[in-house]
Parts: sequence; structure tokens; C-alpha cells
Amino acid sequence: MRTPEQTKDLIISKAIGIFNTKGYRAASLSDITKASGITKGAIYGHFQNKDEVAVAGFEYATKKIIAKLQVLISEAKDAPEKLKVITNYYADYITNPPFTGGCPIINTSIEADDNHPELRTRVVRFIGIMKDSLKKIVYRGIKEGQITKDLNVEEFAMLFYAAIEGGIVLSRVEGDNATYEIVRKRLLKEIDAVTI
Amino acid sequence: MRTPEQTKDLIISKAIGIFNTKGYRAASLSDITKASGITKGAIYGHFQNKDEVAVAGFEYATKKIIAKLQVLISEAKDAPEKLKVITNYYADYITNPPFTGGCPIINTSIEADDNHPELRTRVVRFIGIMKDSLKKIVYRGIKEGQITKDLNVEEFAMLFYAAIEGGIVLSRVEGDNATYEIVRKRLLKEIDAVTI
DNA sequence: GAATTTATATACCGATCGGTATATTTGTAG
DNA sequence: CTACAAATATACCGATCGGTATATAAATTC
Repeated sequence: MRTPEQTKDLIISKAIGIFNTKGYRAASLSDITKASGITKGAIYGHFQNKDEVAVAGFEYATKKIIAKLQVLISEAKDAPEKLKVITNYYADYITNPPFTGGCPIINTSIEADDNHPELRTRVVRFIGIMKDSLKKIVYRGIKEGQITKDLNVEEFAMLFYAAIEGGIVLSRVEGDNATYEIVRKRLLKEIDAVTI
Repeated sequence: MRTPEQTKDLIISKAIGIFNTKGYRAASLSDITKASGITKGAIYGHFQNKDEVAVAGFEYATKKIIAKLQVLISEAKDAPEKLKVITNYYADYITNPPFTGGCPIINTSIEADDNHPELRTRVVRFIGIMKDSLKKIVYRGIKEGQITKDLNVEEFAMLFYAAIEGGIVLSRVEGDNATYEIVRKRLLKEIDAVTI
């Protein structure tokens, strides 16, 4: 049999893909019941409303992303290598996506900015974590003599992240990874350009 | 009085802001009737269905964007300057948006990729136009001796566009233009770095 | 193993959706 | 001024939405 906790996890793991593909508003509870095999009554036994399911799905996704990135980053030997594995990770978003529907961060950004304050707060929080993480990598790289001292870290990190997210969106709507790969090649050159 | 053509234009001009803010799916016909003052009967006198309104709104938006960009680009004296005015134009998206709800290109990209083939086709077409336009500017800049010969145009143009779109999304969800401005500063430096 | 609580399923609610059929108004031609 | 056509408004349709009340099933306690 299935424990209540497993039921809840099943709902969340199925819901994230649906929300991420259709969007929060367009995704319906009956979509979730169909995908999970769990009835509406059981869903409302674990969540107060559709909102809570969406938020739980988003947190599930961000935790998964952060966990995976932390491993990849910690395994890379120095700052330039860490930045490169991040671009590789996001390349997987298109060819081997961890969730259907693309990058939940940018998808949620678009839908939440005007319409969903709770999700918006969480997206902004995640973006902050990513920015800080990128900056920390670069600062450490400078301190350890891997990256040029005169680099404006803030600007470099922000361009890096914006280009990745923008590249993912363009590639996804175009239906192949060509654009992201071009963006990625350029980013790798940018990394090399600031590497000592 | 109002001509039928004016009625149609009124519907489109109001609809684009609603679709762009709420998303295609979440935007309802009653939202459009409220915003335009036009009743449902009149809307369906001009459009076959909600889809047609959304497509007309998207085309209205892209034409407006292209027209404005063409003027700005043609007024700039050389390639580096043309690239810079494009970054300026998108800065206006955040502080003085031509449509409510952010950039219709990236908004529509996110929603259309999985769910709306007609809009998706049109987004991809627009993105193609933008890419070609950017590449043309850079190629001409190289030919006219304003930009370094060894630049990989494809990569440069793609990073440029991806960073702009990504920067807009990040800034919008964060609720201010800080991030875009940082991305923009870095892009200006990138332009200067390839300027002769 | 009966009683009770917890978890899940079913049946239903009002509201809203996109869309249509029809009524009404407005503009135009004779 | 009338007759007609085009444009717009109103009233309604079935379907689906998120959410709830209730019924059933499963697990737990005594």
C-alpha cells in the first residue's frame, strides 16, 4: 500500500510537470487527477487548494535543481570549470529535461510576475540564490587567481544567468537546442576570456 | 461614431495588453469586453474565435515593435551604435512599457511552446527576424570596419538577444529594472570590446 | 474484532468559460 | 420615410473550472 506521505509526493511530482507545461492557470485539478491517478478528494486531503499544490510543485522543482547544481559545482575543480558545468546543466534542460515543459524558473517568472504573488516571491528568492551562487563562484575564482581581478563580477554573473535563461526560452520555443548551443559556445568563450 | 474597422482596432489594442498580462489561456473574453467596452457579440462579428483575437493582438504587438526598432536602428550612425540603441529600447520595456505585462515575445514563447502552435509559429518567425536583423547589423559593421573581423557573428548576436530577453524576464519578476540595467551595462561593454 | 479515526473516492455546487442564436440598434440605398 | 443590411448588444448554451459535502474504504486503537 501507499502511505499518505507517498500519496502527497506522488501528487507533487506529477503536478509540477503539468503546471510547468500548461502554466499554473491553465493546469486544472482534473489534469492532476488524471496524471496521478489520485482523486480530487485525496488531493484536497493533502492540500488546502490548487495554489498550495502549485507552490509545493515549484519548491519540489527548485530543490531538485539546487541539489543537482550543488553536486555539479562542488565536483568542478575551479571557478571557470564551475561556470562551464552550469552551462552544461542547462543544456540538459532542452535535450533531457528534469521536468516536462521547460525551465520552471523562467516559466513561473512569466506567469507569476503579474498574477501570482506567492509564486512570484518564491521565484525571486530562487533567482537571488542563483545570482549569489554565481557571484560567489566568480569572487572565489578571483581570490584564488583563476579569474582576472578587473572583472565586474555583478555584471558578468548577471549576463551569464540572463543569457542562459533567455537561451533556454528561445531554444524551447524553436523546438531544438541549436540556439542554446550557440549561446553556450559564446558563454564558454566569455569564461575563457576572463580566465587566467 | 465608430467605423467597424475602428472597433476591430480597439478590440485588438485592448486585447494585447490583457493577453500579455494574464496569458492567452487565463485571459477571458469577458476581460476583453470589460477593457474595450465592446460586447461579445461585436467581438465575434470581427473574429471567428478567441484564438484569432490572440493572434491579431500578437501581430499588432510585433508590428509595433519592429516599426519602432527600425526607426531607432536606421537613425543610429554605425553598427555599435545600432546595437546600443536596441539595448536602450528594451530598457524602456520595463520603465515605460509599450504594452502592459512585459515583453510579448518572451511571454508568448513561454505559453505557446507547448500549447499553442499558431502563436508558436509566429513567435518563432519574429525571433528569426530579430536574429537576422542583429546579424545583418554586425556583418555590415564588420564590412564597414566598425567591428572586429574575427568576431563570430552568430554567437555574438545570439548571446546579445538571449541576454536581453532573459534580462527583461528577470527584471520584470523582480519588479524593478536593476537586473536589466546590469545586464545592459555588460552588453555595452561587450559591444565596445568588439568595436574598432 | 468492534469502534474510531484517517485517508481516499464520489457526487455535487455555483461561477465562469468560449461560443452561438437571437434581438436590437445603426447606417445606407432607394 | 421606408426597407434592407450591417454592426452591435443581449440572452442563453453545454462544458469545465475550483472547491466542498458526503460516502466509502483502509488503518489504527482499544
